[in-house]
Amino acid sequence: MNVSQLARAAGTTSDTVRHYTDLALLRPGRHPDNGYRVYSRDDLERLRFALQARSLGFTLTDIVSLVSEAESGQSPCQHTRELIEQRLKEVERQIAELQRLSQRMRDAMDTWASQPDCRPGKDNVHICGLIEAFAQQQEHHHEQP
Amino acid sequence: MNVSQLARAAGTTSDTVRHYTDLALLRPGRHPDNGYRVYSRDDLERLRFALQARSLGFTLTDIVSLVSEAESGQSPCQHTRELIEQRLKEVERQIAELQRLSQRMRDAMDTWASQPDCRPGKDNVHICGLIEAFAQQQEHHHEQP
DNA sequence: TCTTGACCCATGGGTAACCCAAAGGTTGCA
DNA sequence: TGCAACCTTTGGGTTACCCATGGGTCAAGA
Repeated sequence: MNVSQLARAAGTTSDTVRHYTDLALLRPGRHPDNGYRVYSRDDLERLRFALQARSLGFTLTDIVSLVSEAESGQSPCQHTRELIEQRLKEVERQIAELQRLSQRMRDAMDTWASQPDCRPGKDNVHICGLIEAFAQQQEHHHEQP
Repeated sequence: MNVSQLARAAGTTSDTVRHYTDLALLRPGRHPDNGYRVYSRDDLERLRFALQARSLGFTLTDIVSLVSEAESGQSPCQHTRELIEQRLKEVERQIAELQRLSQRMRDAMDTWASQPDCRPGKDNVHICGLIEAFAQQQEHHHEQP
């Protein structure tokens, strides 16, 4: 199988196949005539596994390490359980951060809805009065000991 | 002012200052003796603005374009209003995606809690039985026309 | 036989917003 | 002068791919 055949068989793109090959997750031979990558059935299985693991939030680094554990004869399952716990915490932290950001953005939009556009250079404004005034106001808002 | 003095004055890092300089958001001269970057008060104002805008979810590309509008004499405010609306939509899409992912991760962890570790190569499992079985089960779950 | 079109391939560079390492310069104090 | 503490520069790395470029392959049609 060459790159695009493997990609189609696993439902992904040729670029992804080549990327995973660079990470040594897939290890094709090379066709002697034209230098094309040539993949095996084992590569297809590893590729399918990698895509499944990605859809569960594992990083490619995680996946490489799980695969090499399995190939060295150990069961990767304990490591899998630890890793998903870590990754879940990270995802939840990201969600919280994005929710704070989106709230801040909505607050700004609400404030700006009733404000006129600025004239930079005038109005004692340097670049964009909306942004500068909102950020200033936030600072004052947090000045309460 | 050199790099670290500017960074301290704005409450950020020297690396950030250099990065913004690469984007031409800051335009230092060079000290004739040693080639160090030398910043002006205008640079400090642009840096402060950039950090405020970043904290509202604007990208550096957005910020570069807002700054150059203001410098060409136009008011960037209308553009600011349009951009924050776009960025908010993107943030909300990201949140939704991460929430789907975190739900999927929790589902997997729940399922795995009562399952034993696998022995790769045996059990008709290729790499990690937990991941492979969960992904398979999901596929079947979606087979309902 | 030649050409056209529709594929396919490999490699190298780019993405966002920085962070870090290496190698060297500067300053203050003893 | 010697040393530490601090500063600077550039270039490469991060994540998981995407895209552009330049070229190869193959079957059908003129």
